[in-house]
Amino acid sequence: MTRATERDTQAVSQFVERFGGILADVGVPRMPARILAALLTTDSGRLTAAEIADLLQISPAAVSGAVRYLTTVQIVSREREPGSRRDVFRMRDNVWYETTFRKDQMLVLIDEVLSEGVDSLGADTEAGARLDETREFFRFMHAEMGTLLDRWRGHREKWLEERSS
Amino acid sequence: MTRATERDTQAVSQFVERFGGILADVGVPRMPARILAALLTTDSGRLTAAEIADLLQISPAAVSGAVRYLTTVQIVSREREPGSRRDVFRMRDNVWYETTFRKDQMLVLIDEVLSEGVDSLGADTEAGARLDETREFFRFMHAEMGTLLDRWRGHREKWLEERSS
DNA sequence: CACTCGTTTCACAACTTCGTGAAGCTCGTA
DNA sequence: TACGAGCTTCACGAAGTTGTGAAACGAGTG
Repeated sequence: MTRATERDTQAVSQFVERFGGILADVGVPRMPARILAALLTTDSGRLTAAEIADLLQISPAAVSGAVRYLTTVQIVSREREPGSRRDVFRMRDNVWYETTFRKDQMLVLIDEVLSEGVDSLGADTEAGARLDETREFFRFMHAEMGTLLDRWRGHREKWLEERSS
Repeated sequence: MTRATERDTQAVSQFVERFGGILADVGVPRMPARILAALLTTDSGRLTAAEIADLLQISPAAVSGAVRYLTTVQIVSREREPGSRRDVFRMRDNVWYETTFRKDQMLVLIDEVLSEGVDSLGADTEAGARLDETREFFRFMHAEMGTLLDRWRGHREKWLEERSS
């Protein structure tokens, strides 16, 4: 038997609710957030729809809607064992947190709207110059995000080695 | 007369609504978002409460609530000209966008909750190790945020020079 | 081909958020 | 001290979200 059965289910459940709550505060819809938190607490990173419904005390409908969200944002993938009708959801290997920081599409949109603003106000006005600088900030951040994630992966390698030693 | 009167007010208003909408999507409450956008379009970076109410077609009550939000998050400051009862709100010099990226308090909270999770599950379990790595990610990002903003300020200096030349 | 398990869809209800109107409060002015 | 301009507070109502139950759907199985 794995250590799983020994776990303090109360403490784990509390973690799920707390962490799910934080993610919800950050903007992740509540049910997807709770499901993600629940998946994090499993050794396998996998849960069936029924297990999710049971763990979180929510309806199958809620599970359906939430996992649809999680799959479209590429945080979990849906699997199905041959010969079974049960869906199994798996966290895509430990990259979900990177998704948290990726706001690419949003940054592009911001750039566009700010550019409109600069045009409308005129780049030679105080206000136009301010928007121009703001746009430059988001462009800078957009560019840095990529290298930042690269650096994280490097850091992660070293960190994993140190931990295993 | 400044160029302000020549401005295409329709286009400016459209910018305010669009950009305010984006900020709202990112999590900024709607009214504060619109007010911030409106302030951005002014050369002085200042607006009176009455001007805000008029520009955005909102009630004084809405202005009151929204500016309270903006002042508590340090994005605008309240001023009052001696001998007047009108409040004037000013954007704190072009650092508002940095605030957008500062999630310090949230990152600390995440660290705490993840630490609880690691303890509950045991660092020697698969799930515990996963949470441990997640925690390391947020710690890394937390640390990088500071240096990232420093680099932005450096970039900003150069950029401002180039633009003025 | 009918049966059944599991998932999805849909309309509704509960909850939450948010802006308004109106009354209240504060402070400068006469 | 009384007045009034302007900001704030508060309770209500409108609007949007979100999870539920029930029914529909689809895919294996006997």
